[in-house]
Amino acid sequence: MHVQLAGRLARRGNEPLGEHCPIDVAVQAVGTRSAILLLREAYYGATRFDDFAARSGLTEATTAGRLKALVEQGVLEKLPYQEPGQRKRYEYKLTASGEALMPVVFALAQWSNEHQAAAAPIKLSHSGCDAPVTIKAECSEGHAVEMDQLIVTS
Amino acid sequence: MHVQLAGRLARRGNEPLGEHCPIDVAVQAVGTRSAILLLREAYYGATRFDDFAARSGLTEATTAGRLKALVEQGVLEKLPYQEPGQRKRYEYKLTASGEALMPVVFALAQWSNEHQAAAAPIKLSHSGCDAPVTIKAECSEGHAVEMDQLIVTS
DNA sequence: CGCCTGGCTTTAGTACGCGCTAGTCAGCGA
DNA sequence: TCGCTGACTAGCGCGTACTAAAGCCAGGCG
Repeated sequence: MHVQLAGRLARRGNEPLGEHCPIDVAVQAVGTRSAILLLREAYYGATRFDDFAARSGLTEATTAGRLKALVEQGVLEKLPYQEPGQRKRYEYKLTASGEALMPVVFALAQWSNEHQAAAAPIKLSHSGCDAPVTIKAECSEGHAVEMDQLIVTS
Repeated sequence: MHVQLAGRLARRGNEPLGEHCPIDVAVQAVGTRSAILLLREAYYGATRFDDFAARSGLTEATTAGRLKALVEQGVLEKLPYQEPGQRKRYEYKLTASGEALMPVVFALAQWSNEHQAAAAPIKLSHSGCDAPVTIKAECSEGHAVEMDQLIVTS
């Protein structure tokens, strides 16, 4: 079972899609373990360098390099802040672009929960009604969309 | 803005989550460019080795190695088939586990569509009603769940 | 003045992803 | 029997991700 193709994608022969494919672009941008783990910690509430490094389990060198790259890509922003009686520090906060990656990260978690025995599952629920939460494809009419009902147009 | 934590996650100090975190497990399993591109082609309808290699733009060596790994992980299955008058061949088909990765892959596409200028957007729509499709978090009551309404329990 | 802490940078080294080229093997068709 | 095609496998080399350990720097505090 697969999706339905329309537009240029339907007429494609066997050529590769090239580097403008949005899936490829996204993988090249945030497709490293360090980027995903730092995003995880950002969603879990980290904002300071040391918290990111310690909680992600990455080394400080990797953390510094990846945080800088994520800031350059606009996924995080680096803002100065000052606690009273302390010197100036920086915090890393999610931008709209960074928040838009949430479905990616939690869809990965959801997949491991269900299909990877090695994972210790996490539970997602809605603070409004306590109902379980899933990441899924849905159309604007509110229908859940399975793979064979999805049309991809180039 | 971030999610709300409950259970062990809420009580955590600054320890790293370790290798049982489902997000980490998933990244280690399918977090390479070649795996994602091959999954893309599987969703787009590829089943034969040459199609995977040519359409993904990966070399045959990389394609062979990654397909084997995906089969070992249960994301794809390798099945013999025989066209009349042809010799026996193999095709690679998505398993339930592989189909469950669909939200991950299209959430990546959706993010690039909106936040990466270098991407040539693809459009997702529903074959039932033609309405546009998005990948998002939703609770079983049908409420769309934003980041600040999401509870993550370890 | 000198220590300590937060926030990095540097250096050195390992491992792996991926590309390129070449070689292999099975079986159909000529 | 020979070659061709589909489906790989093997070997080499580059670049990057990541680790570990050490060093650096600013500023508040003793």
